Amino acid sequence: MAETVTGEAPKERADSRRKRLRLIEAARSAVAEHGLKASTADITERAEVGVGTLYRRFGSKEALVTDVLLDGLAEIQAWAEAALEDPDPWAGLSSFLFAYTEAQLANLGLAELTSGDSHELPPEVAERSTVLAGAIDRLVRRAQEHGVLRADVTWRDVVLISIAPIGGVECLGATRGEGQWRRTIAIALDGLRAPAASTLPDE
Amino acid sequence: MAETVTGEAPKERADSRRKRLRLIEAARSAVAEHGLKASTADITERAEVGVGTLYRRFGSKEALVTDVLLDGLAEIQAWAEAALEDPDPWAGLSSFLFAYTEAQLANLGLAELTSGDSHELPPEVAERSTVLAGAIDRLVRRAQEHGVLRADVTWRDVVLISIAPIGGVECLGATRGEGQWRRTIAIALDGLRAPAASTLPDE
DNA sequence: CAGAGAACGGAGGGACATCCTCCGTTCGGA
DNA sequence: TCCGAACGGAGGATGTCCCTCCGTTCTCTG
Repeated sequence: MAETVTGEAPKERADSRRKRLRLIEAARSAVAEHGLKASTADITERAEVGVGTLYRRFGSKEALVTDVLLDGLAEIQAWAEAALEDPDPWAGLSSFLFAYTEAQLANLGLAELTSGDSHELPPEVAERSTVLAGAIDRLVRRAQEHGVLRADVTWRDVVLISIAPIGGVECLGATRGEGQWRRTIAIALDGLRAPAASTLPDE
Repeated sequence: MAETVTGEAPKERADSRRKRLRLIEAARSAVAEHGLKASTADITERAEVGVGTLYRRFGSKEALVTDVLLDGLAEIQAWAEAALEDPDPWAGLSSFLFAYTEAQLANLGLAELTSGDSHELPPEVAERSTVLAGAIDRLVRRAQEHGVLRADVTWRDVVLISIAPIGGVECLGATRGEGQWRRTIAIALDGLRAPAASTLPDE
């Protein structure tokens, strides 16, 4: 057999690789649309693959979904770090906030992750979330040190604002406009600008 | 028999009345906690009543839940009208916003109703929602006419802000503080004050 | 090109969850 | 005391979802 001394991975068959990639992409879109509770049937149908294939490759639905979440988190982490490089601290913070919210609108799973809707998260996902929180904290502090962001807000306030327009598609029966969420963020950003017009209550 | 000429309701038996009231109260708390998908088991257990009793009295789970929702909406409607009587238009709007948000935090069913999470609502509930939207619209316009609220916002912006802190109990893994939601609303209110610091994007 | 075995598909087992009906039992009120 | 209204909750019907199993198909190698 190919039991070489190096013990390398035994080379993936071409069809196998194709379906593995299709599964990951399918899981991404299923989680984006239905959140962390996306079903195996939903994923395998999008991938045009049998359920068996999913379990042979990933062992469980959760393992596959975790992969997808980590990918999404990594992308947002990259945005946050890029925003920290922006010479204008206010522009960095506000553009990150728009991007983060838009990402959550496009990906329900990410939104559930951020808001803690799903009560049990894989430890690795929880850990990467904490790292992201740290980056957002740095964005906030930098803006405050430059005097462009009111001094009494925390990174938690910013995260909470980012998820503000998520969830639901209407408001009191009226259809929500396509750009409605940008207005909410814009209003909140005006409220975040220094100097503060009022004092915030305690957390 | 008690078949009187007046044909009045045949007088409710004492135990029957007691359990009916218990069911309504139980449904209120079940819907508050679990939203519109609160189960019959959840309701009947809280009421310490058999499922049969629920169906004998209300015909279906939906009828009972609808009753509860209409009650909740009526209460909020009353707050909105009281806010319209406030001599200070800004105080009226902002106090209503805090109260509305707090009500949704305390009652998940109401929050789902507002955000349109539940795709099928009984027509009567939808109708009362529209009436509430009208009252909020009047609150907004009055504040704008007095020049205390930026001119480019609509009642939809206000409703969307009211549901902003709903959903989820954390942010990126950190436990959300008890008063966190008040901060979000306070920030948004600062952003709503006239004069506007920026121009809002289109809806 | 043919054969070995890796990879595949999807029916179906098993484990819930949920709504509502049905009927033997209990209890209030005259 | 006794009748019928009201009760409780087991269970039928339906649906959902995760994952396993095994006969079938396809890839790669010699």
